[in-house]
Amino acid sequence: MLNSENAQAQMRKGVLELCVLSVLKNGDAYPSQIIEALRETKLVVVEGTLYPLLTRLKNTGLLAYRWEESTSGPPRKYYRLTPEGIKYLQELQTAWHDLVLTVNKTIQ
Amino acid sequence: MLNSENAQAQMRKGVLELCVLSVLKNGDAYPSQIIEALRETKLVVVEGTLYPLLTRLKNTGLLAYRWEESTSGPPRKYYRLTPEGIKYLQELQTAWHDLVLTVNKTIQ
DNA sequence: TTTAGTACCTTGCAATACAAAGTACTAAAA
DNA sequence: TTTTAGTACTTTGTATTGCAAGGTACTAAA
Repeated sequence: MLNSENAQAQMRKGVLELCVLSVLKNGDAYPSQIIEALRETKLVVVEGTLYPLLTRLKNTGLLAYRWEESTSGPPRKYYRLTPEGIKYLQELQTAWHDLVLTVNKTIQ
Repeated sequence: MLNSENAQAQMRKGVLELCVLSVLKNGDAYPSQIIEALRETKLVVVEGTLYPLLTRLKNTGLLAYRWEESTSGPPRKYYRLTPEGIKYLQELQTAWHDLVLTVNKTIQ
């Protein structure tokens, strides 16, 4: 713990949902694609985190999905934002900006 | 879940440690004082969250405390940053700024 | 028919935020 | 002097959720 190697990992908790929904705002994507998109922005997510998260978001009506064939492997599950998901994403973005302001005020 | 009232609460997870240490950077404080200081910046923390967190930080050597008498109730446990805590706080601040950049890039 | 690549999914564990309830001290009111 | 209110520290039980690890299954090429 004296070593804060995982500090960013700890703080990342709670913003994953926001980031996943944001990726989908740019177009439908299947899980491996989402992981790759987030990795490119330095936000590492692993399968064991993403799959349960996507299932939760689907079960609450924020996401939907369709299956699509692939010529290079098993079928892919393309997720998309529902209208509720879009609305929720906007709220998350607001909450994120508020949090940044609050934390920055606290830490000076 | 469609209602994102608790969105900020969710995202706040993981930054509490940073904020608590930041409050102590401005001077020793006892738990109730820390809660009040964070409430002023709109970051609500409850006792059941703060006390275990302070104990964790003390057990890893980032915080220390002393007891001090009070004329208006039970004695107060004043926490202070240790040298290791100061160093760790700096690392957390860096991690926080990195996270903000990363998330803002992801959400555009 | 085996191997490599891609992709989805589940299980078990650990961390931790929180509600709620409990303990205990001081001071003032009844 | 007993009760009540205010302050403050602490613990317990629950729910969430991030992750490592392992598993299933499809395609295509060796």
